[in-house]
Parts: sequence; structure tokens; C-alpha cells
Amino acid sequence: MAGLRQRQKADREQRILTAAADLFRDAGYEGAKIEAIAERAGVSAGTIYNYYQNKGDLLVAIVAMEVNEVLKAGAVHIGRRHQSAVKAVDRLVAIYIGHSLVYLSKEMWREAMATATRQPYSPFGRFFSGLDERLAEQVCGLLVELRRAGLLADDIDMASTGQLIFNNLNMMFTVFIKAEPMTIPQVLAAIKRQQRIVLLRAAERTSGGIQASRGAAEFS
Amino acid sequence: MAGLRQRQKADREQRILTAAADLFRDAGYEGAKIEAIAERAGVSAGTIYNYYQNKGDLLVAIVAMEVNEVLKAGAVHIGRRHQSAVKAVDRLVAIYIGHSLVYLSKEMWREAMATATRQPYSPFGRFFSGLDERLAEQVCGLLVELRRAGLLADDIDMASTGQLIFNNLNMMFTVFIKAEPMTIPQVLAAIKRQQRIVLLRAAERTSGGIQASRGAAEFS
DNA sequence: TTCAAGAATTGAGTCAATTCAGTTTTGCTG
DNA sequence: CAGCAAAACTGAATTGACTCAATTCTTGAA
Repeated sequence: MAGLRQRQKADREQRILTAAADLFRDAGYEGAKIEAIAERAGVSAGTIYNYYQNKGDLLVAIVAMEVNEVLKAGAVHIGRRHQSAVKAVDRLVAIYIGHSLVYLSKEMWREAMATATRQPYSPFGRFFSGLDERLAEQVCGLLVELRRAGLLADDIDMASTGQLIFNNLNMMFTVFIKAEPMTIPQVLAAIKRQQRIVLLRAAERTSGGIQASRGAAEFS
Repeated sequence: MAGLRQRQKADREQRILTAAADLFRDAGYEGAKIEAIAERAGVSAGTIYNYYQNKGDLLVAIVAMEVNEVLKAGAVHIGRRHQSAVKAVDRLVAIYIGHSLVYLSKEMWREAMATATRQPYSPFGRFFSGLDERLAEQVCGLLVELRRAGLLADDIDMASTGQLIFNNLNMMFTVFIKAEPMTIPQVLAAIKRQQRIVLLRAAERTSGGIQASRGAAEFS
């Protein structure tokens, strides 16, 4: 059984995280003072630094939890039956981006991305980068599924194609987060156009691929 | 002729920039205190804030100058005669990434990227994002040249293809900057593999393209 | 040359993140 | 259960970016 110390630690970490999430949401990143977070969590300011290296780390931890949810949603999608490669990938992208602003504002994303960039070797910075890798792997995983289902040609460099699609997606997401007026439909439309360049040709030489391109053409 | 006030302003801005560049290099971003930069530039701390919104902005301004140089080098390359689409694009990428660490460390890039992400609407943040756009346009410009030279098929969506290639490049550069041990040859090799997916098929249907794929295959 | 208006600089003061020396709590042993 | 060592917490002190009211320069008109 977990000792008292362990339980208290887990409990405190949770309280700090919750307090921070609440205050970040209500007051924004700058507006959420460490003292205020500490007070709400029922600890002293110094204690927060036993759990997180700095204020940014705290935000990254919160964002990372959200990304984890996105990963789960993506896994469910991949498990489904797919009709066309283009549609399946577009749908995955829509899931990723659609979830992104449910609990987090663009401002919070910007701060979290900035912190993760600045400190790639802090514990949570590492964790955050790891999530990017897992997302890229998930895209590759979908491609593998699609090939298995005969919706993609056999001679494709899976790893590079998956990485290419993910990199494009990730950069478009960054652009989206930086541009306050940009909407989800706008960014999705742009990504679709770009992915089509990669995917249509890879799907052309398959029986399912023909349907795919037709379906996709209707869709756009 | 420019009045005294104008000259002094330009002179001070330059001195601040130089002092900051020196100190950032010698002491790192955190280690370079504003007071120290001010002293070296022969102004007071407060004056720096007449020229730059904050410390990060100052770094972004320095990095932006470097990116400008990269843009110039890229323009020269585009003006040359090209033998193959794949090679021409790979070369452009090599120019971009090869220049990146001449005057700037990875740490400085990380800080600059972080600041530009956090403040997309500060003057220098805007300028920085603008550079990304210009780089993307430059990639598109090269594609247009290549098509004109008969090295790329006619039916390509130039804008989306250029953006796709640039997004992939930019994200790989970010990965490179975040990963301290990653080397330039490593990142270039990965980007080449990814770009081949986009470019080989677009070059296949052209006379020059066949040579291109052969040449590229030898090259890798 | 003089002077008022406006531009720009100054540096002491503010604010909030982060640190750390001292204190309290927990786990463990005899 | 006493007592010790290690872990964890505390909050006052430190630090350094940033602000702003007061001051000094520059300009251009009379």
C-alpha cells in the first residue's frame, strides 16, 4: 500500500494541477500568480517548485494531459473500418484539431509551446516532445492500417510519409495557434489540400484508392 | 540629411543590438542581464524598452537579421540554372539549414522561437512570422522556376505543394533545434527522404524528371 | 540667439517568479 | 514509544525584467 507520504504527494500534485488549471483559465497565464495558485491548492509557493520546475512547466503538464486525451481519441478512430485513405487521414486530423480548443485557449497553447520549446530537457518538456513523437507514430499507424486494408499502395515509405504528414499538420496547427482570427474549418481545409498531394497519388494505384479520390473530390 | 535626433536613434538602436548579440553569445540568453546590455551599449536600462518591447524581442530582432541573410542566399540559389527538381529543392534546404548555426546557437534559436510563439503580435513577433511566410514563398518560387524549366509537371498545386514542403522543413528544423545532439547532416537526410515523397512523383512525368530521379537515387 | 514643445533618456521603484536556510512531518529502528 | 535521518514544506529574501515620473536633449520658429 502507498504510505502516507506518497499519498500526500500525489494529492498535493493533483491539487496544484487543478488549482493552476482553474486559474490559468480564469486569469490567463500571466494573470495567474504563483502565490494565488499556491493558496488555492493549500500549499506554499515554494512547494510548487518541488513538483514543477517553473510556472511554464506547470502549464505544459496541463496541456500534456489534454494531448493524451487526443491520442486516445485518435486510437479509437484508427481502430475503425475505413473507406478511403484520404478520408481516414482527414478525419484523424479533424479529431486532433477539433479537440485542441475544448479546454485550452490559443493563448495557453502558445505559452505551453513556448515553454516546451525553451526547455526541451525539463521533465515535462521531454514528455511534451514525446507526445509529438507518439502523434507522429499514430499517423504512421493509420497509414499501416490503410495499407493493410488495400487503400494505399504497397511501395510507400511509411515512416517518412507519416512523418511528412504529421510535420505538415503540426506546423499548420502552430500557424493556427499563432493566428488569433484563424478558425478550425480554415486550417482543416488547408491541411486537406496539402495532404491530398501526398495521399492521392499513393492511393491512385489501388482499387479502393479510386473510390477514395472520387469521394474526396465530392467532399472538398 | 537625417537630423541629429534621427542619427542618434539609429546609432543607439545599433549599439543596443550589437551589445545584446555579444552578451547573448557570451553569457547565453538568461545570463545576459538587461542592465549589462544597457551598460555595454552606453544607455540606461529603460532606454532599451524604447526600442524593444522586452528582452525576448531583442533576441528575435537578432535572429530575424540572420534569417534575412538566409533569404538572400536562397534567392541567389533560385536564380541559378537547375538540373533536377529534387536536387534543386534539397540544395535550397541545405542552404537554409547550413546557415542557421553560423552565428546562432541552438539555445538562442529556442529562445527566439519561444518568444515569437508567445508574442505573435509584437512588432518583432510579426516580423518573424513574416519571415516564415517569405521562406514559404521562396520555396514556391523555386517550384515555379522548376516547372518553367520543365523539371516539374504542369498540373501541380504550387501553393499547397510549396507550403507542404516548407512546413515539413520548418518542423524538422524545429526538431533539430530542440534536439541538442542532432546534427545538420542527420536532419538534412531525413528531410530529403520526406521531400522525395512529394517531389519524385511530380517530376516523374517530365523528361527532366527522369534524370532527376536517377540523379537523386545515386545521391542518397 | 532664445525659448517652448515635444522627443527621448534616466534610474529608482514595482512586481512576481524563483531560491534557500530553517522548520516541520514522516518513516523507520531499537 | 523515543529518537534519528530523510523528505517535504515554508515564507522571507533575492533577483532581474519591466515601468514611469522626473529630467535632459533636440528641433524649429520667432
